[in-house]
Amino acid sequence: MAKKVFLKIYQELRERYGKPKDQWKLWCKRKKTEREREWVAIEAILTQRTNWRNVEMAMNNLKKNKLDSLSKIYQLGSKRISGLIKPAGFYQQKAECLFLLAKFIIEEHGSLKAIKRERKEILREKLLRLKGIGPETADSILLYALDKPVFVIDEYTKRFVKERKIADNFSYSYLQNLFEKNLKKDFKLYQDFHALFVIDGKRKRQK
DNA sequence: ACCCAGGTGGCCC
DNA sequence: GGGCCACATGGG
Repeated sequence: MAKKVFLKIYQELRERYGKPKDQWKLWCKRKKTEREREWVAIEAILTQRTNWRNVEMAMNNLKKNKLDSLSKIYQLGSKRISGLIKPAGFYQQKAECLFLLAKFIIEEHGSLKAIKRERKEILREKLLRLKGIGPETADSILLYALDKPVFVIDEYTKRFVKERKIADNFSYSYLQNLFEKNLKKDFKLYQDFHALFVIDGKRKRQK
């Protein structure tokens, strides 16, 4: 599979949909504030196997109660946030996961800003050790909250790869490696590309 | 009353 | 390495 093919797919989706909009405006924003990076990390957990509408309801509950920061979540613990994030589903395990992430970041590094200096390979391994964070969530945090050039693989990406017969192996690590090998290591490209896969997949589903 | 949504972990073989 | 299941809510 030639490298050109991958860039071509990006350009095709980019032409069809333009710059990622709506929910992706924040995730694909170029220069995020510290607060916005924390929101993205929190949303990355809330969105697991859940409709975005439900994520927004849960996130708004956190914001209204001023519990939309890692330091607050760390301070107050999972029990105080689980009720607020109910709309996102799987709320007990997600509350625990949010607390574990906040605890990890604050105890080991102090802040998201500090963690950004770590190498992505080390960071990924540490994130994967947290209960509730698997490959897709870890990579979403690395790519969208920390601007690390890590390609995120999700259901929509797999479906796209199957439909277009881009590969015959659909395991996470194989596909991630395939995209990273055939694209420039550019977090901005990876952010928009993955967003467009989701936008494209959702549009197809509506029909 | 179904079916689905940016997954993950535990258990089994 | 993969197959199956629990985890939970809101919208079509």
